[in-house]
Amino acid sequence: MEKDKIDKKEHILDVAEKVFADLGYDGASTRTISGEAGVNMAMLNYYFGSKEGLFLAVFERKINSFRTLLQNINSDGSMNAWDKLNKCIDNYVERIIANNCFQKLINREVSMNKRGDLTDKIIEILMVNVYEVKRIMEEGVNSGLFHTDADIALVIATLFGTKNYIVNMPQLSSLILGHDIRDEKFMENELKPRVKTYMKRLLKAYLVKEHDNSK
Amino acid sequence: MEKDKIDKKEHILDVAEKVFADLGYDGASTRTISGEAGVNMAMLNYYFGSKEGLFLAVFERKINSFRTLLQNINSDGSMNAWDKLNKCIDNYVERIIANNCFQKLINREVSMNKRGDLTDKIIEILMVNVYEVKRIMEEGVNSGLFHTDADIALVIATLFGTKNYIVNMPQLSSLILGHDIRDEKFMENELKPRVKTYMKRLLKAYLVKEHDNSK
DNA sequence: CAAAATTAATCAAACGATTGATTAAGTGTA
DNA sequence: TACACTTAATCAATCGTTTGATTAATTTTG
Repeated sequence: MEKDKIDKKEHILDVAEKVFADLGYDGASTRTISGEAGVNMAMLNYYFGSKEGLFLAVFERKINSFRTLLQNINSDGSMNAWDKLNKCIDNYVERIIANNCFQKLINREVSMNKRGDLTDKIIEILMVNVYEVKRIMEEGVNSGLFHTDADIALVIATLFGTKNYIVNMPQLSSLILGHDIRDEKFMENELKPRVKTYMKRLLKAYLVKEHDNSK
Repeated sequence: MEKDKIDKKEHILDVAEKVFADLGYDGASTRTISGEAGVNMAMLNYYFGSKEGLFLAVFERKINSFRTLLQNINSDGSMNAWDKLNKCIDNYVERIIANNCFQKLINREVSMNKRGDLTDKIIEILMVNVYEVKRIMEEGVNSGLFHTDADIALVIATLFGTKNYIVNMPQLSSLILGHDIRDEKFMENELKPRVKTYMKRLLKAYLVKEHDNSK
């Protein structure tokens, strides 16, 4: 049936996304993926042509869901730069820290030196998000809300880098935080609000010109 | 001769470090490493027991040099917590941003979920360094220099995460910064001092209780 | 000191296991 | 029948590792 066919492909992509994220491109064998998905190994090649084709299918499926996230925030004229940045932080913590296995996948493949064609595609898509955040901060500087000598480029590195650190190194950040961050309950009730509060305070202390420094 | 023997092992470690960094643990085959190093394949097992042993040898060689550095800073009684943190930042920027291929290697392997024994060892060694930084910041809080409600765990995530972001995603951070960060000259003359200044201002604004907020 | 015995270092070859991919023989549906 | 789907079996290639033999260096022995 047509619907089952689509569901099966989607299921394979779901599993492949997780296995690729856990084991990396080289570490994830086609047998592991097909086994985990409960399908015959040859199905991967039948549907996606090759292992690389499967990887690209996993990647491209995610593209659209990430693209519109920030653009909605940025086009809202009723908020100033700081409020927009706050909303960015909230959205990133909520959506990306929670569903992290794809982010790990991306970061790992980008950090490789020798996979050119694939890396370029990923970079291009990541830059869309980066550029939206950059626009917000430039707006903050131009409107006089943020310090003019603020290093916007490095603030971006901090914003995404802090998030990546927590997401990409869960064992390490679990030790630092004193809890297993893969515990759904802890992440939802404690980690998420904690990261939101922290990021806002950190960026506010550095970026915003006049703010209450007592608390 | 004794000296040649040591030099050969060091040479293998040098080559292995680069190959691992470029291709990842799974991507780097023992044949590639031994071929690149100009030694027989069996020498890797002879010297290091296994591929994993070689990887750990590469890893520990790098991490030990930085551990002693951190401990020296930490045990220096003539500096307060903020000065120590400044020295940490300087050293991190100087030593880790410069020699970055190893950092990429580490982050890529740690972000994998399913390689228990190897990952655990890496985590264990990394935690030693993290703990030293944590000690410094706790000292800052206890001495009344830092805000008591500062989220130390997440500051660590920011410190290491910002650095990792720049190092691990050079294509992306190059676009953000407007220069190719792999350009040795730009990195030495502009990026390094810029990151140092930024990290100090960022952490000072967030951590230190009373500071000149005008500049 | 010199011959013998021991150890360390190095090599080509091959090991069994696993990789991604393909084949040919089916299955069920329309 | 014709078609999309699914399977087990199999492919050559590559993986990390081990082997047995050979050479170089060191130590022991007479």
